[in-house]
Amino acid sequence: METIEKLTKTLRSHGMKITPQRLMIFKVLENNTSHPSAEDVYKRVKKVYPAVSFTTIYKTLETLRTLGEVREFTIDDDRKHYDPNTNTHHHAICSTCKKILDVFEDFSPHVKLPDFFKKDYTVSGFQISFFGTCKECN
Amino acid sequence: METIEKLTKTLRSHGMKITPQRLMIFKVLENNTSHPSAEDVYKRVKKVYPAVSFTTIYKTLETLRTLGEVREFTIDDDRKHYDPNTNTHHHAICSTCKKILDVFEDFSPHVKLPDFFKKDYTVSGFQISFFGTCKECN
DNA sequence: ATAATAAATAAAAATGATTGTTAATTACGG
DNA sequence: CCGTAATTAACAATCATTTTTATTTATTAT
Repeated sequence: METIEKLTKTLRSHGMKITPQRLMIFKVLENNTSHPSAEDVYKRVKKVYPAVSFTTIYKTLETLRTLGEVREFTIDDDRKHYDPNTNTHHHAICSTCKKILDVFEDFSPHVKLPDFFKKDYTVSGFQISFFGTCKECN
Repeated sequence: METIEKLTKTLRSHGMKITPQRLMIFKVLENNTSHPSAEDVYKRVKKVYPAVSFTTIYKTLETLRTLGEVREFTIDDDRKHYDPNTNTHHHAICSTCKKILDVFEDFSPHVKLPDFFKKDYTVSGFQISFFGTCKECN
């Protein structure tokens, strides 16, 4: 995810409008490492724009995803999570409180599919989920 | 997941009844490497027991999960998938057809969190999702 | 600036997966 | 067999998300 100036240019270059809602949703996500759900984002935006609708949150998150500004993912949960960090990284999920921590270690030199897989599958990337318990829940 | 005889004993030891529906759902899952959703299981069971209800499928899958007979997971999808193989293994997901392949390589010697994580998190296991394209979709 | 207009928004309804409720049915110990 | 508690099927409810529609707003050209 880039700066808000960069986002503004990206939106414009796609013929999209610069709206206060979009900017605020972007700001909520910017440098956010809490992996919020759509509802989490909604609550944060609502504090500043009480009239904002859930529809706008969903639509904007989808827009940002399409523009490559956020990554959407699910981890054994019934809702989607959004991560402004679109660089390759991994997650550690606390089985108790469901908090998601970022893991920036580069495992790519050690994580490769066996050769016989090459005829069946082309790998574009991989994602590791570490399950366990966080400090607070221990 | 064990044999049907083993399941029978497990159910009995938990004071649970041996019903045709439970046995059929188990059979559908047994040695099944297609990672079916609840709906997939429902369709398969319905062929033999046309009167079976979705409720029973969901309840039974939950029961089997509680008994440790199946593993439930989600991968960037809006439905849960069920895997009778509860041993540690990983998945390769085709971005096009969403088919999930099993990856039995043991990455545990090479996938460890950095030491500074030890004070923040206790790892109980990890799961790798390989994203890419399968043979048929290539 | 201002009006035209295409895009975005809010509100409301719809959808799809899953869960809860209830009354009827069934497995199984006595 | 019978009684009873567990399980089932049918149905309603819920929750996250998507779609629809009418209104509002950001932008572009006047």
